[in-house]
Amino acid sequence: MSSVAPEQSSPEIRTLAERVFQELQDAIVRGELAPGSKITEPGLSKTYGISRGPLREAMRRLEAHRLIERVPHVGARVVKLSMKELLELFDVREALESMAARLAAEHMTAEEIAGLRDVLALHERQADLRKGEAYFQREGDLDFHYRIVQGSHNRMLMTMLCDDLYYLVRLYRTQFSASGTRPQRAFVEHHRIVDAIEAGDAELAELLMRRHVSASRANVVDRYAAVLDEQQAEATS
Amino acid sequence: MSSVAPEQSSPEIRTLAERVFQELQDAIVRGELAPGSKITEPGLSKTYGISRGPLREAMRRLEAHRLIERVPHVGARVVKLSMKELLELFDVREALESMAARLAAEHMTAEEIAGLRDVLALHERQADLRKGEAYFQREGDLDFHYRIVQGSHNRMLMTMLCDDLYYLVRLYRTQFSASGTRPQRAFVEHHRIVDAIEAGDAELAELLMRRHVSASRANVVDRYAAVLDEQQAEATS
DNA sequence: CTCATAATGATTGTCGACAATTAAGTGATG
DNA sequence: CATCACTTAATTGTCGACAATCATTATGAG
Repeated sequence: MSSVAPEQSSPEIRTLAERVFQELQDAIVRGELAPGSKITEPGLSKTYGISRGPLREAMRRLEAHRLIERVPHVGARVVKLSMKELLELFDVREALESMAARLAAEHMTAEEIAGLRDVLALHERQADLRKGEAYFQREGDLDFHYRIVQGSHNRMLMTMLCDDLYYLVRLYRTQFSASGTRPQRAFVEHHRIVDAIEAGDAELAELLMRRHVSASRANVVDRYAAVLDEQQAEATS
Repeated sequence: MSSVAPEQSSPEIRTLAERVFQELQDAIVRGELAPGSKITEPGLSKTYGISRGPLREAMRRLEAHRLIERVPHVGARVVKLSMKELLELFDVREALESMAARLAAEHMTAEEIAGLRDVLALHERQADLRKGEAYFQREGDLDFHYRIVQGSHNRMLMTMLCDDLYYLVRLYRTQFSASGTRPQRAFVEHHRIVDAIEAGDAELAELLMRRHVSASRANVVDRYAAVLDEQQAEATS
């Protein structure tokens, strides 16, 4: 029962639309449904063994969460994040998460801070084991951010980040196969953010989180540029 | 053809679900559907003359936009913003709109800035006419913010603010019957923000927008406290 | 008279079928 | 040979009906 991802365990999956929504959400985020691939209602209706009614409601929710794109009378496709949209996502994250860190520094309880420290300790162990390569920046990183957002005690912020944006972040990580990078630096940044929160220094926590997300964005840009250069070199040779 | 609110004129209302979604959205924001009132599917199905299928899809979209709250097997109610949720909304706006102002300072075109100045000029005339009482802080204010968000050239930010949060802002204004207040000061702040954007000073634009939203929030808190005092005085007398 | 329980009514969830629209495939024609 | 129009197939949009669940009321026991 580690503290990986939200999932909210199983609050209530009492409706078919809810169940298939979550399953589709997972399938998309995990890449089982290829980005850009067309989603056909009769097809999903068959595979999930449900009628088109609940399915369409689930798809409407997926559309609202930006995981699929629909065109009236044409159909729906799994989103395919472009670099431009990914950078947009980072800008939004920077704005919202820095605010979350600020509010967390003001409102987080002692228990929540202790839990946050536990997460960091867990990451530290995993970083030792796996040379800071794989796991850390994937789910573990989101777990860290997730808890800070929770600590903001702002429900609107929580739903926006945890229910919407973080799924897009996961989707990006599968689409760009961007496994964890710059783990050591990020790890240090995480520690400093928690320190600021624990000290109740809202402004510092906000600033550090802002830099943290911004650095993550810059890192993505660098890696992308490197990939582009590589491809160009191959094409030239 | 003034530049009041988005509405996007009528991009495509080719589907019933889309049409009833917009109508319901308007009805809720305008207060025609009382906050907290229960929404019954057969009822709306009758009034709008459509089947429950498209209606349910429209309701799912309204739920995603936080305009109604649904409980499985129970029903849906029009949201009733509490003071706590309103303040949460302001915090989110402060984060997103300050980011929007920053991006607008970096990416806004000359034409967009000119349009923004036109909006300010329009407000100035209206403020002269109506002693800065009514119209300014209502739709006009949102129009100003709307254009800045557009100027950010960040589609994700645009949909989040214009398609989601601004409807909640309108809803709040009808629910709390909070017609425009502190118009002169807000007007000056608007001007300074545009100046910063035109100068390409991203940091300043961000800071000013942040203060602007924050001041608006503080103003709401003050007014609310005043109303509470008033009510308490009445109860005591 | 109060509280717990059961029956009833209504509303939500789900399904299958029909109509409308779009995309693709086919053939004819310049 | 390319292009255009038409036919056709499939998918989406919409509808009405049935089943499951919940709120309310009525009823009976304590």
